[in-house]
Amino acid sequence: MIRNTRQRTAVNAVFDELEGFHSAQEVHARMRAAGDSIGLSTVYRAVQALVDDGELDSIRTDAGEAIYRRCSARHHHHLVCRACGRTEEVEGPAVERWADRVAGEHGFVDVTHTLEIFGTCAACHSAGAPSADQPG
Amino acid sequence: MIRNTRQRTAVNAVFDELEGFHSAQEVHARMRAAGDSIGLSTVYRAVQALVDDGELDSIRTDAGEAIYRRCSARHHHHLVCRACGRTEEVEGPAVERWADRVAGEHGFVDVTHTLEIFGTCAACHSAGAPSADQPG
DNA sequence: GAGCATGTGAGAACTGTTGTCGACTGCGAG
DNA sequence: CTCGCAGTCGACAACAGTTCTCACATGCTC
Repeated sequence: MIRNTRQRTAVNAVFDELEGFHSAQEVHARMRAAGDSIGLSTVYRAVQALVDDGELDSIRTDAGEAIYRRCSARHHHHLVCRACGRTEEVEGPAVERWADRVAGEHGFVDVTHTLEIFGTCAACHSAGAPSADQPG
Repeated sequence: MIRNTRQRTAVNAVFDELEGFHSAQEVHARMRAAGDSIGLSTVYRAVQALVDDGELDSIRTDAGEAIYRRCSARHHHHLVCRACGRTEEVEGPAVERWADRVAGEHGFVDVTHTLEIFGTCAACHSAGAPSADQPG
């Protein structure tokens, strides 16, 4: 049975206030800073439960860290600023169709896909950080 | 200066024999098993150097492990069977354009993207493993 | 309220990866 | 070929993120 504990509720609530992606560690730190007593293990467990429930979306950063976000139910992708971490949701029905079609052509079924776009947002770009050119 | 060492050559050679994605640890284990004396750090360094050179492509598994594959130079994406791990390279110029356009519309510059398609390949599907449907 | 399965949390353990540093060696110069 | 040296190696430690452990606490059912 799944219980409705204070901690679980609290973690859920954190994502109501937060926009963009945040790591479990960050959520933990934030809660502790806010005076909420909670263990790191519990945050991990809560977050994973929420992902299982479909309440959160998770992706992995390039550094291998898992980050989470409350997501709207419909399928979409993310446009992430690699400087400030700002996230925008984007939709691309054409991409969905393309992915399904390509997978189908190769005989694949049960198809899902992940698509994340990384870039430097206008604010960060004009803030003057010239980034190395990214190949490919 | 970049030197042409036995180890570096050996790591490179491993990817000639291997298809699909493989982790640094796996490459290391494989080389040791084959009687090749090489350190794990060296494998990591070699693999990263190869990625920098554009000789290998790297993505991250859901478990956060980095896996590598010899890739053709041009930009493409992967269609991965989640049952047997078989990988196909696919290209989608339209997707590239879409990603660039969407990013541009949001004021992002210096745009890169990652796109992986996961599914069950025909062979694995007919082998009868009915998988749970994956919500978007 | 009683009973108990489930959740909690501090810390240890584990995993993949990167850093350290003395020894080694490929490669160009002579 | 030998020399010199800077890039490289590799065993190991360090690190970060995540998961496991286990005694204790607590939500839920009756």
